[in-house]
Amino acid sequence: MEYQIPRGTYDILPAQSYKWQKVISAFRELAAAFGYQEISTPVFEQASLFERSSGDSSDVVKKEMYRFTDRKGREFALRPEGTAPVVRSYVENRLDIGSANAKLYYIGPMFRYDRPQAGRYRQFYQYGIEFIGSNNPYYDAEVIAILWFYLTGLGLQKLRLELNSVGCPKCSVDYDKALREYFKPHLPQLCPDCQIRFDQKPRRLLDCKVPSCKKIASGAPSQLDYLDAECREHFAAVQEQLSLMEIPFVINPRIVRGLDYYTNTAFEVIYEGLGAQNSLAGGGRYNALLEQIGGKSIPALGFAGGFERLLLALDEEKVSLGRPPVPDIYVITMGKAAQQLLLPYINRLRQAGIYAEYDPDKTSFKAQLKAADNSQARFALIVGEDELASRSVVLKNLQNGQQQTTPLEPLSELIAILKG
RNA sequence: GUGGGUGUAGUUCAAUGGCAGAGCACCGGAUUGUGGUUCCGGGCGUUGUGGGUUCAACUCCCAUCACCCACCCCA
Repeated sequence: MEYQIPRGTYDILPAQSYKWQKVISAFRELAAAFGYQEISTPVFEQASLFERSSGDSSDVVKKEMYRFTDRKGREFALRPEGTAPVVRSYVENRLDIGSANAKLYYIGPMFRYDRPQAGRYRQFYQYGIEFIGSNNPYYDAEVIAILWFYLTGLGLQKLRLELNSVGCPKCSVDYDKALREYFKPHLPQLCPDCQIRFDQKPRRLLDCKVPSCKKIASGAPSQLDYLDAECREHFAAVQEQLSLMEIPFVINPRIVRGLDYYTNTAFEVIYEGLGAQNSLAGGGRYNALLEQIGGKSIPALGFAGGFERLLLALDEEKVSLGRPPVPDIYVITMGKAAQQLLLPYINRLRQAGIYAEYDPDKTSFKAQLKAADNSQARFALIVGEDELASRSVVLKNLQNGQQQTTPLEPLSELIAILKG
């Protein structure tokens, strides 16, 4: 084979595309019901947008970003995530003018140079929500509700919503200090990765998977004990709102968000049974991000989820996403005259929204009927010499074999039968 | 980026150094006006790719590409 798809990418083939259409339209409909509107941004942005927002020590920025220089030497990057571009657009297009909250959603491809694995690709599709404009804990719950109702609404059962608060920048300074104090005596026993984490991002020490580190981390102080009064109150209020909305959650003080811009509420939806990549979606509040990238200080939050993993989970749980479309009718003609007579009618049926399949390459009656059967069409529409003479068609129900003869004109009668 | 595994027909899999096969799917036929069942017929596929060893390679060796699994990272 001369050409091959790039590593870590995939084609969505026709046999799969109806599933994608289904999960995408379900997301659009739910978001719309909550009053969220779609925003689309370019797949590439100035590289520094991501460096400044995600944090230049994050792996996403350090080693997973597709960077390139354009012909004039500008530094760009294929977007590795969706929040920073949306916030950039919000600030740039002055959506902050007036007092209205921005309720936004997006759907599109993201790019990260990772080693491909089940549920992990270099180009992957995310759906996401961004809410900008209020620090009211109601909105934390609302955003989480959209995610929760989306996933449960599709039919997933084995979901777990995990909730945490990572505090504001002020309390996380205290917490980082406490963590360092706790880990310092154990430093020599920690794995090499954790040694680096100790300096750069002590919080990451909490979710190391090396058993010895895990053991040490199990006694570490909890973030929740280091929240200041305001953050503690906000976290409690979010929980209350979620309970009022009847959304089940568990508190997991070990949730660490990978990107630097998160503050306060952090959450993740875990699906057991996907192997290592078991996080279906994650998000949180990012009250400091807008100011960080040059806007006014406006509180905001959001989440993002990956469609690939979602589809894997739906598959694993054997949730049906409907079927690929099947024809309403399969047209069978015998002889050239019948074919010529029928051609305009076929298209008139199609214009009326009826899915009519027709294959001029199949000539024998038997082959056509067999193809009609294989297509799973509801009806075969048959026109031969007899029907030609009487300007009628035979409509054969392919499930029960019953046939009826119907005149071609007026076509509305035929359409009524097919739609009914 | 690190470690391990796997690549054979559309697909699922056989063939342990000696002629590349089977099930399913697909196509055709069994009276050119009735499908599904049945019967008959239909397979040269660069054995992922490129080298090497050998009289002989799907099989052994090296490289490379891709996928899978775990680490890592994250959605």
